[in-house]
Amino acid sequence: MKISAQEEFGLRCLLQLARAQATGETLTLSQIAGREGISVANAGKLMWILNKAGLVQSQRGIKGGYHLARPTSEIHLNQVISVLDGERVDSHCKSYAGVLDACVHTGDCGIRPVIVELHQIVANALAGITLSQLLDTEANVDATLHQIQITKQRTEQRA
Amino acid sequence: MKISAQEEFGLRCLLQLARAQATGETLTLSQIAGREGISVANAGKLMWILNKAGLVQSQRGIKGGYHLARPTSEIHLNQVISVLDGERVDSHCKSYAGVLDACVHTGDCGIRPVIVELHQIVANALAGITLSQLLDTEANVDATLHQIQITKQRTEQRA
DNA sequence: TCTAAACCTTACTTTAAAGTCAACTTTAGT
DNA sequence: ACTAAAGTTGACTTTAAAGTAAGGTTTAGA
Repeated sequence: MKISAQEEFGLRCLLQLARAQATGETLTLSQIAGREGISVANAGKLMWILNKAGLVQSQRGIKGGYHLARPTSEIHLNQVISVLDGERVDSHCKSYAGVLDACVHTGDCGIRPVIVELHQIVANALAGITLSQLLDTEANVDATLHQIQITKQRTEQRA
Repeated sequence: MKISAQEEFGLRCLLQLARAQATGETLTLSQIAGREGISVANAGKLMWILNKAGLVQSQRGIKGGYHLARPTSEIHLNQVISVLDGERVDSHCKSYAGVLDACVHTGDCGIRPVIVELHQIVANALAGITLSQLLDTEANVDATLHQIQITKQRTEQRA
């Protein structure tokens, strides 16, 4: 229940494109990779996943590059996160019959609905945040950090 | 951003103890492992982590076993989840200076507050659920599955 | 006080995810 | 058409998480 490296870098790449989009420019793989400090190969893999999911669009050839497929206000975090960890195997089902449908969709084991519900809660929380909101957050780091401290204290009191 | 195998089985073990607690009994490692279909060694490791975190208490010796340290209504999911994946390394910081404090607490890189905020959102969502609520869910599987379908549709519309 | 049941702990093995590399395909410009 | 820049794809290597095993420590009861 943590954000993986792949999820984080994918999100970072999207934010790069979002900033570029403001001035109407596209970014090449080398530009994206260079700014994030990751290899071009790794950035290419991430962008391929995001492209396949319809979040970004690419232009091949000598004047090519990547740009967002939609405005930042229409990209919700649950889409980004679910795409980026979509390849991972479901841990619970692996230890059971091995057939995903056998327990996710029929609920034939007692705990499965609980796990599904937890994932649903997280997805709903993430669905409430858009890329444009994140950009605002980033532009106002100090205020956000302060807000996080308050939220943290509340959570600890609650706990 | 998924529940790992360790998190899931740890949660399952707690639910076992919660059910046992209703009748006042404690469970041995073999009982827990047997009911969950995992090895005694693995169950022992999980219970050791939960014990260290103060979520369960153990009694050694020939009449020993495990029981919950608190009532089910006082155990919130964010505690359980954070303890069970607490050992994992933070992916982002690994790729930077390598010192955790350098970016989590000072916010000296632009994206870090965003990631911290995402984790906080998830933690808050999980903090709103207790073990006793999960037990209710489990006891009413069909209704929950139906509810999940509705929530899912709403999320997709939103997306 | 001796023993067996049961928990505690560390080290090792296995397995899956993350990241890298290299060859291929496409496209804009000359 | 040719070429060089840029995206696409699949195979390979590395690394960290998950699971296993074995020995140690504690405790209740005979």
